[in-house]
Amino acid sequence: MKETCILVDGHSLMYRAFFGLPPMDADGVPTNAVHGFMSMLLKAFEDIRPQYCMVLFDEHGPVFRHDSFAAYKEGRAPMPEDLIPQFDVIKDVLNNLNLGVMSLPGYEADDLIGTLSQQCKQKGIRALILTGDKDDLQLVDDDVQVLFTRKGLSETVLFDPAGVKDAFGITPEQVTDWKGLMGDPSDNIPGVPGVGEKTAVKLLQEYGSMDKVLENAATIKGKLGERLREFKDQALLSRKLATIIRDLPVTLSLKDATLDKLADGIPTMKRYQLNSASERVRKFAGAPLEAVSGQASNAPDWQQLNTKEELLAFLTLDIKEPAAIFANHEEVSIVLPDGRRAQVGIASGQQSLFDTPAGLTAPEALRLILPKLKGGFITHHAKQLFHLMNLPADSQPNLVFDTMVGAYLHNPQEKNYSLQNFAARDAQGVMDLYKAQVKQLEEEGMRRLFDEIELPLTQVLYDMEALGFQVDGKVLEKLGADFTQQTEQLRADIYESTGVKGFNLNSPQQLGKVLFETLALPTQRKTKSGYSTDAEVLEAISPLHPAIQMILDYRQVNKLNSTYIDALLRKMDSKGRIHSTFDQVGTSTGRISSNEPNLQNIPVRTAMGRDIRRAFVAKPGHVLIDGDYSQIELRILAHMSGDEAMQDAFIKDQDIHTRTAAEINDVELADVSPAMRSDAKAVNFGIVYGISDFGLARNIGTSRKRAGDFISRYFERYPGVKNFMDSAVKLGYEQGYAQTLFGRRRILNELKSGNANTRNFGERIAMNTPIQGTAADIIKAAMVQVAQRLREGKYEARLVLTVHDELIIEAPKEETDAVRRLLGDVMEGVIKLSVPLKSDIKVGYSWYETK
DNA sequence: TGGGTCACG
DNA sequence: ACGTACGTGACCCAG
Repeated sequence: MKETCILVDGHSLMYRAFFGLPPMDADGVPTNAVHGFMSMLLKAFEDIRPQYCMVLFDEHGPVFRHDSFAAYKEGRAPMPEDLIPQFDVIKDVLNNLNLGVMSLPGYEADDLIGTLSQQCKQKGIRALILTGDKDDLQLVDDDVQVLFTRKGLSETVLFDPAGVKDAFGITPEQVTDWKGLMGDPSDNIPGVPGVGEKTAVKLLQEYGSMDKVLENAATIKGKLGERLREFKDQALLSRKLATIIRDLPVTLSLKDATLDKLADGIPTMKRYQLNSASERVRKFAGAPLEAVSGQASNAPDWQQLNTKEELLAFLTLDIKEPAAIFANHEEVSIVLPDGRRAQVGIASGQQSLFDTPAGLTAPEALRLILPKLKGGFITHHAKQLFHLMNLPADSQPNLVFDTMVGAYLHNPQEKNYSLQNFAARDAQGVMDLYKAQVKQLEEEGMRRLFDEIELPLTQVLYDMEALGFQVDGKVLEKLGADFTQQTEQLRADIYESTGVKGFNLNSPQQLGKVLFETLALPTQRKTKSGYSTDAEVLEAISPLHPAIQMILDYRQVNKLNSTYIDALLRKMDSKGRIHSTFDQVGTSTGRISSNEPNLQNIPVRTAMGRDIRRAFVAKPGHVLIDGDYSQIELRILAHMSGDEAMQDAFIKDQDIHTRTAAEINDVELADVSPAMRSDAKAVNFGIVYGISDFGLARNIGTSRKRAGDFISRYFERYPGVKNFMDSAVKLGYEQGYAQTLFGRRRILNELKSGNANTRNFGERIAMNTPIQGTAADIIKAAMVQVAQRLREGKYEARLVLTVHDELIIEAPKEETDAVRRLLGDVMEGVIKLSVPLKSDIKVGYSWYETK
């Protein structure tokens, strides 16, 4: 029995795999093609049981195989962005599996395959070409076969010479003639226009070869003959393009292509979370489970450092490039730029059987490590690391990359960005991700967004979290007592008024029964689980029963009490400050969110709720300085759309809603009534959200038709806006993502849905995201600049909160005037648009007073 | 855990 | 034909 060598067309298989699997990624680095590639490769291993395997890749370089190569290359569609970084990943995996990997500058994978298949033949070895490209069929003979992957990734067909004839009606020797005649658009081979697969086969069956066909072209009748005569040269060139080279200056080295040491690659595969594939490798290689727990063979082992001295010794060399850190309460690991790596023995801080002898705690270790890293450090979720080590606010550690934020920029819609999802939970995993993400951010045009905004923002957010917002607990308690008293009174009154005692007012289900069954009030809407009882429904029926208004009031007061008073009192630290967490990777649009507690939804719209803001204060001797962007989203719309009328409104500093009302009602500014302005305001909001007549009608309580009229008049008066919205949607379909002014992206999978609702939703996102996301870019840039200028100006004042279009600073009284100016200057000057940015700055002792 | 509701931009 | 404004987080109930 002959030995077998599998020759893999890496380029072709990666493409097949990429389009055959849905997107997947390892902390932001796409990996679907790697998964698919490994699955196809392992299927071949399991089916064929080869002795050798080499994987060949294209490598574009200065040596061109044909004079026309430049043109040829140019005409081909560019590689999908998400596929590019996966080539480095697959090569890393294959190298660690100890398989042969080869490429040659200026040549494509199939030229290497052509060459190596001939060398296999000479050595008496069967060559089996694994590919998804029909071109390779020209290489088939008695010793060379093609294992062709079908559409589905797991299906393959084996071609020998007879198989080629059966399937395509031609011999392997005729394949280049065949392709020369019919062309191949995917390879940018022109062929003869009008000659397709069927015609080409017929011609070759009749005349035997392309040369014979062309010789006899004069005798071929009709359009076909004409074309063959006219495009003779193009046919010959096409054949040349389709002909695989078989004599490149490379040598097959079988000993570097054996399958004997596959198991070495398992740790690497695990690092890329190729879990099922790594299990298949383990089984195929017959490796025991324990054998795979070690590290990849080409990386040095982890050094175990158990004492401060050992740690410092490890860190003594000059470290001038970024090092990777991974830390949690149980472990700290570090990879230096020279590749050396170490794990630090961590003590839990409490006496425990699991304590490493003489171990450091994680914060102790980190406080020793960070200052030594002169080239800065990279980590995954730096803000959490800073909290873990209790870093004081304003420390300015030398953070140079955060792989969690990198993953977020690549795709802001992941549910969770924890490292264990895809990459190894150690510093090596961080280092690997870092390298891949730097390239990727570059390719995706988000390098500046990352370097100049998101990365420095991480520090700003950490400082805000560490500093906290001063709260006056007495104010909260007093309000709480008041709210509780009102709640109890309302509850009693409601029981009395409805005649139903003791039902749970907080249960929409029980409340629905009382209102719509016991009291038989008219139902409005239904929800999945019963009657809808939301505020809109209750308002509609409030004239019908005196209990309804009381229920609305109860809901309001109870909400204030449970969500704001109680929760905030629980969150105060010993100094009365509240430390929210700002989530930098939580929203699809680029906004920051706030949680535990959420300080971005403190009430302001009702008088009762607004009182809560009296409890948000500046510490003694300080004031709050609150800057608020005025109409930032509509200003961004005016800029991005280039609409002249809307720009004119902002340049003249007109009230935009009044101007809009004047436009759509065709009246003078002075003649705009409050009702007209209010409707126009709703339309302006609707535009930003990706308007529909239905949504607008519901919001302003009018007919769908009238709402539709508003919208068409709006677009007549602001044609630039109409055009912008249309192109936002078009761009969404073409690119697959929406983009902000600063290059931030949001992937729009909704636009690929077969469901019209989902697609409409996607179109609204395509319209809204550039606007909302650009506003987020701008305020983030302002935050970074404010923080920097406060530090540089040696001010004591510090940012304490951001609420989407608002920044709040706590400042010593003496700094009030200077910081007030600074904040306004930065907010309005952080970027120059075609319309001015405007901010309103207010000063007060409490957040209430700044409104 | 998911849905309903409601606080904010 | 078919359901609808964009983006969040917290609380409570029901199962």
